[in-house]
Amino acid sequence: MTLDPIARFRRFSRAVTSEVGALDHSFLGRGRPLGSARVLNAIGHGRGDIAAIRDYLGLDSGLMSRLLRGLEEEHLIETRPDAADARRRVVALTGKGRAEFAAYEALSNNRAEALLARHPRPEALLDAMDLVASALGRDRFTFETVDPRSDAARHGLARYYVELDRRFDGGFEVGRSADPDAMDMIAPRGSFIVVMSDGLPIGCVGLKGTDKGYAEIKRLWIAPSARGLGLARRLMDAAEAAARQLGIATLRLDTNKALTEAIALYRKTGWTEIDRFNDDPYPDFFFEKRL
Amino acid sequence: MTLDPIARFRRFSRAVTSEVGALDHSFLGRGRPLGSARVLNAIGHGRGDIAAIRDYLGLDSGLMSRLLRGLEEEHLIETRPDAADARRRVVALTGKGRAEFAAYEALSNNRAEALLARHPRPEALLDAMDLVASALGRDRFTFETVDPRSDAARHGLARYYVELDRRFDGGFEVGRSADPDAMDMIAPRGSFIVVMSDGLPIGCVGLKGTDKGYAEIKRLWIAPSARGLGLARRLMDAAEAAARQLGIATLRLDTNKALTEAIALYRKTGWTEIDRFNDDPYPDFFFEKRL
DNA sequence: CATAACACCTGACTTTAGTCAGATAATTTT
DNA sequence: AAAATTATCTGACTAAAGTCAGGTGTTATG
Repeated sequence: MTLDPIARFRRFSRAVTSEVGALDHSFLGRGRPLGSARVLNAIGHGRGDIAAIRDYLGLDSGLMSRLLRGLEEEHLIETRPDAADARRRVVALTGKGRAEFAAYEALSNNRAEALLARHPRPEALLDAMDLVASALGRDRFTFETVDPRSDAARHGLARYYVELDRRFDGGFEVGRSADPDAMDMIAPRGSFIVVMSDGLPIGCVGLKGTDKGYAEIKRLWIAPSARGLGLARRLMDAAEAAARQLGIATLRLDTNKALTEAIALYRKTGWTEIDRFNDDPYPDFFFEKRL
Repeated sequence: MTLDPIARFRRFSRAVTSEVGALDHSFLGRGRPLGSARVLNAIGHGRGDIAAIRDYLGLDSGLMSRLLRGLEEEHLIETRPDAADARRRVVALTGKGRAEFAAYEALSNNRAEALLARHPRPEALLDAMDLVASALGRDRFTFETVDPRSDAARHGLARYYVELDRRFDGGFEVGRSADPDAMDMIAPRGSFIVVMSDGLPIGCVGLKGTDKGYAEIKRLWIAPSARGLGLARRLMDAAEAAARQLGIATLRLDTNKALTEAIALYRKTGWTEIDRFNDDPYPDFFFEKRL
């Protein structure tokens, strides 16, 4: 009988292998070998640096060259030397190439759409997929400083507010709290950092500058699918590093009693509890850390 | 920004593609081309019919033949004509082949184990994987009549009891209920049917024969990862078909008020509510259906 | 019982993927 | 300014995968 964890894992593995295989096969339907199709798709997804594509697809430089020549002969791509370093070449899609790329995208998208559409609980399926993708891709998280008004940041914040509303006694309305001004979370006053996993923002934290001799940590959030991976701590480290670089010596934060994991993290990482320092209605705990 | 459902799906797809690719690559470490390794693994997993392997792996018959010859030359497999139809050949691992297969299995298992071990919530990860695997494999569910004492059946029943205990007011103890005798759920008195998805039992139902002029439907269960796919209904249909074949004309069942989806299903599929017909402490509703 | 259908095999290919040793030209280092 | 390093390309390979047209022996069918 095959019910132990490893058997379940491998059942999953078989299921996705055949799904992946089927997609590869459908890609061949456009009459181009898979290698060329993969290069075309890498270029279409914005990888313009030949070395980056080679690295991403794990190709030999000779093979890569030949695949590029093939795509060039089909008039799907154009290469030219890099302006900054003429040894390198950059590559971009032609109009014809963009059309071909769009056709490949449509194949992938249709597959995804069909599978989601026929599932009774697409949200649950997507949550499961996020969890698996974060688990498989955990070596590939990137920390990026972004504008708090960017899409990635807004996505994180929106999820964060939803979660607060769910967890706080009596819910949470962002309007009743002191919503930080975006300019306070952009250098040189502050910073806003997101963790990305292959294009999906799965966590964020804000460093909000004030004129009171300290900066505040705000909006620490990790997607449910990525919890327990130590990302919150790494985000906090990144925020502290940003603060040091901006010459900020003292950090403060406030938090609600419902956010127990966060409170435990603060206590473990050198924060000390202090008296209430604002009149925001939501927080129950107040912390300070000197850098 | 890439946050719509399709983008999330495709992020998942990329993550598992690179995982699958990495596993393929590790398979090459044993010095055998991937094609041969895949055939060897298919045989090791019990596929002894050449046509079945060819079909499963999508191989041309010529290519398949050559791969088999190669494995035969390595003394990993043995083929002989099928006793029933001498055109067909059946294939089996030799002792050396079993050792080699075990080595491949270890590669897969170690990979699975390592990934599960470093995850903070392996149970949540496995649940997510089950959900995804059921969604991807939904064309490949099989309904099998099994002995209620088999591993597959016992797995389903164990999960069923856990769920009842969670959902019933005051919990559920199997000992307090009239646990059906296994012989009553085996032909010719009754039947026990499981839904399998690629080796994993994800649902079950029992048809329990009695000496009172009717048979009872018992233990209808669907794994959380496979709900909403219409499997409960298909299981009930299968149970009814089994009853007809056994010459049973009347079916009864009892159920608890907490199992709302089941009750809705019974009402929708021709069952009529009747008076209590037993003194089991758990059920609140009683149904009958004439075939 | 002839013939069609079937399962598998063999030989003769082609295509794709991948490797490796230079060649070329640009950039960095000493 | 010479030497070393780097990024890409070309040519000459090999291995693997996949295709296709027969061929052999077996089984099903009219």
